[in-house]
Amino acid sequence: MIDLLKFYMKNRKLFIKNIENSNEVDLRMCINSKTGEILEKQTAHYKNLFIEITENRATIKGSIHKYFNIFEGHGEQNYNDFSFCDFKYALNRLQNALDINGNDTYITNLEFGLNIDIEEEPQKLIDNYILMYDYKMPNRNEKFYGKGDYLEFKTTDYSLKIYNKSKQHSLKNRNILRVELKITGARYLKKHFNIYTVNDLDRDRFKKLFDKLLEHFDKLLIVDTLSLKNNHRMDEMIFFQNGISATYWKDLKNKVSSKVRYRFKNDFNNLLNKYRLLKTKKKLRILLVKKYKELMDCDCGIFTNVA
DNA sequence: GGTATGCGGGCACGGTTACA
DNA sequence: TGTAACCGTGCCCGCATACC
Repeated sequence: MIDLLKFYMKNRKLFIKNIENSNEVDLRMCINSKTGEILEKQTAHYKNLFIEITENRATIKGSIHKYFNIFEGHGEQNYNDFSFCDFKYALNRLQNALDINGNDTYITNLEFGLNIDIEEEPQKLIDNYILMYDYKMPNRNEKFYGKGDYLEFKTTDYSLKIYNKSKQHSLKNRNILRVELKITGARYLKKHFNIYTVNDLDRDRFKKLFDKLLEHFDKLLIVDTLSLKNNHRMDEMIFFQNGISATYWKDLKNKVSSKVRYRFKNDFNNLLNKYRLLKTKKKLRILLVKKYKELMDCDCGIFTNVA
């Protein structure tokens, strides 16, 4: 679930002192290669996490999921299941290792996502049937030279990302689709989830994050087919072709009133329901809910500070 | 110095509803 | 299909701060 986490320490000096005394981290100075001047900036790698100390900030950034997998002996990957308790355990371990007081942190970036095993090839879905978010095309649609299938729908404070997790990790005989909400604005974390520090990442916040992920997922246009069969009415066939066209939606935005657009939207969705063209989307939604429940169904009472 | 990032206020816009 | 009104969302903009 929570994968990437980026946060800084409110008490920068204390954190530096703590990691300087730690056996876990080698803090490295940065030197200007031309002048030999020692810069204020210092960096360190701790497992897969990156620590950066600048003049005013001490920041930790990286995948907490991979961090967990490294010390559990599963390798540096994040395609397996990562339960709520695994997360709490990993965070607890990180805090102990680097002597981090949770209340002393401030989260600026967070990624919340789920990996679901699906029947079909994720590439087929991504390339053909996941068409739009909020009736807009993806901002990023990448292939990574054949090593991935990746869609990102970006807004100011967050992105909805959908990609082929099995291909990213070259997993044969697995069809893993990842659906992820990437939050890049701290104000979004505050406003929608009341998340400020790592101590806030409790069950209640996970539920809120998941609900928001579903809310954004619901705004995706995922259809089962790209054409209505010939036995359908001609007017409906044309209507359907318009509805799955991002250009058509863009035109609607520019040319007609919000009222007309609103009605088109309702009619289009009624058409999708009438011909049961949302089976794939419904299936994916069920899998997301199922996976979320599985990952939350754990008892982490042995840790302290766990909600 | 320039650029990137973070932040919050203000406001335009879109979604929605009621009514015509 | 149009008008009006309400409300929430998201985006722009200006400012501050961080970083290079």
